[in-house]
Amino acid sequence: MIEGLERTPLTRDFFDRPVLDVAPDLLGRTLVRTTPDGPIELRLTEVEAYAGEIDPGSHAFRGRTPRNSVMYGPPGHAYVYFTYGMWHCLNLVCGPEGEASGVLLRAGDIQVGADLTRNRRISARNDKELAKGPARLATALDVDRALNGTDAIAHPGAPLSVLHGTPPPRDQVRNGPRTGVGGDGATHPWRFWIDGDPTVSPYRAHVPRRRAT
DNA sequence: CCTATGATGATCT
DNA sequence: GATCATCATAGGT
Repeated sequence: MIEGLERTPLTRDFFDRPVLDVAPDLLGRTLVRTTPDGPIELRLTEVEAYAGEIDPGSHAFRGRTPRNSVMYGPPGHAYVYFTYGMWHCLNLVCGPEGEASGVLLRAGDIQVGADLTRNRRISARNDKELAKGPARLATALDVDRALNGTDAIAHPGAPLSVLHGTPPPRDQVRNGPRTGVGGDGATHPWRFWIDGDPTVSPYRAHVPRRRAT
């Protein structure tokens, strides 16, 4: 490993590849979130791939809408959506412009700026829980829809950037079904994580909610 | 450890 | 009106 490579930003070309190549390759990378109070840095430990309009689990499955329009844009940009009335989730657009693929950032290990996250993550019982789950990750990093469409291949000090980091050995990368995805999308083993990492979120199968009476 | 359920509102049909 | 790429909490084992 070349000295200093860890803090080199990833390039646009890194994201302009098939999403199933990019997703596992994001593990171990460093996501830098620059806030007014200072930088927060997180080592990615769990992601999920969403493969554009061909993927029943993807927000783009039924075509372009106002919400998912960022997914149709250039790779390397942030797609942030609001869900369950309370939470935000952060994705990075992958593949060529117009394909609408992306990677959901599901969990990570906060290595810099943990103190800046704790007032938003009161319920975390230890630092491994600060970003253990996609909405927890977004909350810890103070990510909301104001960052939707932000270029994550930007200059240092921009709101979001992704550095080369220290990827794990390939034999430590595992994959399986995506969490919370039902229907035909549930069969695709497009969740990727670092084996044994304590910041990886527990798997939850999709559960259809019964409607209120 | 586990499972069940309420919270809460944007989005799409 | 139904669904939702979730989380925190309560209570049982």
